[in-house]
Amino acid sequence: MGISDRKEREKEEMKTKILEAAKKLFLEKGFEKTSIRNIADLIEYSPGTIYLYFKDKNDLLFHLHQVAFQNLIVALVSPEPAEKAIDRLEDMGKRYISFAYNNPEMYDLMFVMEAPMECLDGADEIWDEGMQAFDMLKFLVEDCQKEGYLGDYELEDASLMVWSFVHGLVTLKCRKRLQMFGDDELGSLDRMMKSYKVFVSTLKMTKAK
Amino acid sequence: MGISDRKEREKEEMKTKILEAAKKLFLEKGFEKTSIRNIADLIEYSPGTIYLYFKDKNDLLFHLHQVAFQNLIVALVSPEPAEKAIDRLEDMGKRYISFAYNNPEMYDLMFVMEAPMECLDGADEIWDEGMQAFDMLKFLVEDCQKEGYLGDYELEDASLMVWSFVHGLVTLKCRKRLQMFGDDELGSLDRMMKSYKVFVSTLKMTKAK
DNA sequence: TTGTTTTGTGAACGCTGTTCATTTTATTTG
DNA sequence: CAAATAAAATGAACAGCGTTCACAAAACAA
Repeated sequence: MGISDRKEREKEEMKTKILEAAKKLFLEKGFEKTSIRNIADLIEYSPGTIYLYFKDKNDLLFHLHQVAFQNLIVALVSPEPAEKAIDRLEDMGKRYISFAYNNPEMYDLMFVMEAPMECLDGADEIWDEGMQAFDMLKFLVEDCQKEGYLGDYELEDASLMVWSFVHGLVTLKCRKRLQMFGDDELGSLDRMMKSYKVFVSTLKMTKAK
Repeated sequence: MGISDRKEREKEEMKTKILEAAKKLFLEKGFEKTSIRNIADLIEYSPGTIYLYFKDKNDLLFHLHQVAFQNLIVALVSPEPAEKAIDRLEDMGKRYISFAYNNPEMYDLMFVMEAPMECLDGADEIWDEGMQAFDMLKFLVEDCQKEGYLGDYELEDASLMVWSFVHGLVTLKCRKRLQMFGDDELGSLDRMMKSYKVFVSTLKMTKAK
């Protein structure tokens, strides 16, 4: 049955067509300010059509969610990793912060927005990509521990500690709470990096002798 | 002129009446899902009336913002502070996490939501309360440094480092990203606390001899 | 070509934030 | 006290939203 194959393919093409338009508009105007009608206009279909391919507006976010994580994972790996694990960890943190800084809307979608989390039915696979990214951190933290850093805490707890810090830092930035300090754009980036330096230095002091 | 005094007072009463209704509904249903009409219904006024006292929906948030910070500041001070600064810092972090855990919507309003930040006109005073809370942290970090902890980094950088961590931790929780680990409610609280323990232990290892 | 299934449409529903001419209420003046 | 003025509250109206669904068009099967 070649025809049903083609139909399947066309359906998939339509889905990605919608998703691409949605992504474009979400990144341009933000999620809340992008309407289904805007998306429909962009791909030159009627609003109702979108509901033939996606359950609702949140479902669109949910599907973008997955590709965003794949992008993050790619962004996190270094082309020329350092020898020492602690240096690789430092590099990974910098990459994480850069990713969030350069893709704030995507970061928001992945780690801050509530909407995509409300699709609880497909709960099985939601976290696959997220876990993969977290595992990257875990392996690195494990290597750091082998090098004598970060004590002998449980791997997941120590990893969550690292993640929480970088997440907190970029979230304060993305959600404009660093404006409190009155820096300009470059200033607040500098502030982030200085705070990150403090964190890394602190980690490095955990080296057991 | 006693009459204009009363008028002033009545105006203020009306404002707080609206704000209390708004707070109640925001905490119950969330900001997005609370409409101006809902608020108007609750206080038994027409929707238009609210616009006589507040510029728009965001303006309501902005005013709630201020009282939320006052609540946080109260929640952060310990009735019986420990002797050593590092212990007081540990306690304050716990209090911060507890506040966010017990008042997630308020925490959201203060540190995560974008809407209240969009009132840029009154930019002078927005940060007053926020800065006051951050100053509390700064003083504590300063004391810790005097005790030999946390190196000799700039006060603000080291303080931001601490803040970023606790903020990141509670934000991951509030925005449901800790569900990734599949814990139940108590489990995720435990996870947070274990991660916090790792952080505090790490800080304590920074003690210079 | 006819009948059937799939795909797309767009009007309609009930909601939203916000505005504004109108009415009601309160205060001041004659 | 009554008339005139000022203040406060109203609620219909506007343009937009997410979502649904009876209907029309297109694609396929017989």
